Amino acid sequence: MFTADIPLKPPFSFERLLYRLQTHPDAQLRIEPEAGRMRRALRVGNRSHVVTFQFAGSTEQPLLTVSTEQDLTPAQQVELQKTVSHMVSAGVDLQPLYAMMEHDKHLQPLAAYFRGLKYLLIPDLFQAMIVNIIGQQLNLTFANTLTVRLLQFAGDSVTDQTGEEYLVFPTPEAVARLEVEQLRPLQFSQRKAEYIIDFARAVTDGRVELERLEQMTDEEVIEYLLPLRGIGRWTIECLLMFGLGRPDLLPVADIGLRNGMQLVYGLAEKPDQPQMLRIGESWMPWRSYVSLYIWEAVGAVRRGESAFAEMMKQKNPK
DNA sequence: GGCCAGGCTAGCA
DNA sequence: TGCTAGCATGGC
Repeated sequence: MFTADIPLKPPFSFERLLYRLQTHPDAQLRIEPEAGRMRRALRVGNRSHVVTFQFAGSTEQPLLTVSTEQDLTPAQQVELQKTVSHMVSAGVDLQPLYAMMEHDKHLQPLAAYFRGLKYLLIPDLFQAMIVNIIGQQLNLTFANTLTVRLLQFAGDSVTDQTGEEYLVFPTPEAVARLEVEQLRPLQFSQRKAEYIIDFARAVTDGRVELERLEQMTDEEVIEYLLPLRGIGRWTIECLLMFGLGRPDLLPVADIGLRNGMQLVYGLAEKPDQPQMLRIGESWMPWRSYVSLYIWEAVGAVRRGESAFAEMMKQKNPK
């Protein structure tokens, strides 16, 4: 058994994170909202452990404790704490973001309503990339279905002491061994299957070194990965946002963000890419986070959250 | 039934 | 260099 407190820079809202996870289901995550808890298998050292994230306190005074059933070596303890801190964006200080959003009347209601929402990052860059490739041009529900099928088909699992099974994302080696014909029955398109397997092979044969990405700037990462077939700018921007936690990406090709900007800024028509870049200029250096809040605004409207609709109406009377 | 999904490639001017 | 049809299938 290992337990540690993870320092969180407030504000941090576990409640807002849960709302987001409702519309972005993660087959690897088991969430117990009432208990303020979630569990997931994480690779520590060379094996996967079931890790418990226990949240407590409040948005302004958040507490997070992580624990594992098994003992960990001191080196593994450090590794786990680092991974978890990164995953929950623990060190990100949102105050400058809110100070900036305060100057934009269209963003004010978002800052108020989603206060404390941060990214829950995907700790494994290989997984982050595969998930983004799967998500290209598909609705989120179906994209998640495909991800679950890949997990079950090629992935692994670990079982905790209570007998609960936790899915582990397949390694690059496991995906590299697959053939396109094996993914087609899972309802992957021919191309998507090719892209995914090709990327896994690029990782296993060393053409792509994911460990190097951490040290690169956003633009360097984009230049590095763009030549790979099936991987466009949007996919890499999402890798930077959801995998590496970079704070200043604006994926202008993203249809959801496009719809969201129209909604939040009350535009008569969907903005084109130059217009999106223009509006997004004032969000720097927080464009990833404003994008997140705009995606969530779309989600809140879709879920019919009347409190959010009211807040939007008050701030932006027609 | 038709249009849209948190895109990308290949092929053609 | 720039444009766009085609992809592949679910969701609403």
